[in-house]
Amino acid sequence: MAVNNELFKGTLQTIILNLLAENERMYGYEITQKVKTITQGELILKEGALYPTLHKLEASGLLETSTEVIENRLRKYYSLSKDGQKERVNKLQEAKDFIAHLQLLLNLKPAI
Amino acid sequence: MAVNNELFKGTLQTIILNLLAENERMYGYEITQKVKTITQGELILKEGALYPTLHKLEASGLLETSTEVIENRLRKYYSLSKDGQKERVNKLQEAKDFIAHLQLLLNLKPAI
DNA sequence: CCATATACATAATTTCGCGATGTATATAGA
DNA sequence: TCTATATACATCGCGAAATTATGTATATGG
Repeated sequence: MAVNNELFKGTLQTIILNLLAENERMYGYEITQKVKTITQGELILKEGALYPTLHKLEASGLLETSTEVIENRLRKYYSLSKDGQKERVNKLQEAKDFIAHLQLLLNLKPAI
Repeated sequence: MAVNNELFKGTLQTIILNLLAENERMYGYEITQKVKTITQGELILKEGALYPTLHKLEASGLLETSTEVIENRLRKYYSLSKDGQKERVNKLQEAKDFIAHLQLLLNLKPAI
């Protein structure tokens, strides 16, 4: 997923769910561009990672889709389902805990 | 590696190199206990993850080993090589960048 | 006597993202 | 005109990483 970074494994679902919580509905290509913009080009979300993950989240009932044709091109819009909204909250908390633990283990924060 | 958390994938090498930077020399079992203590039991470092990673780091020349028999049990102590010390700095910076990007993507920090 | 702790190790399996590839339209530049 | 790039979707094979399970062995507490 990243330019030179294996670390994002496992965080992609969380990132997608969170972007969709903030943006109501987005299509795949838009998500890749959003990630690029937010990280100032540091992170490139690859299609080979994105689309399978979107399909998986949809199959799990966390995402809903609607397809439109815009300027002669297909767009598949994704948005959070009710379950997706709940799962987003869970995964966000997990990510917070993960960051906190990692900072502890790497001694990046002073002891409490 | 974790109790209920897929997120730590890719961070294990960084965690090990960093613990060894702080503790001079450690043996495998000691590392599992240290991780458990630091995270207050939240993170359980499994042997199936730890030992292959230690062997890999040693094979890459990042770790050096010395084996001792203590109380009739084998202990294999690991310490950072010169290359390991350098790589630890690199990986720590990568982890910092990773955390910063993740916080940006998850909107966990106010915009600058 | 047996579970748990200490201490190492490996094999099979699963999961996840990467890289490559494929289809298709629109546009900018040489 | 041709070609590269951007937009927009999708899938397959591969490799890396951790999990689960299993194995060996000693020491200790109940």
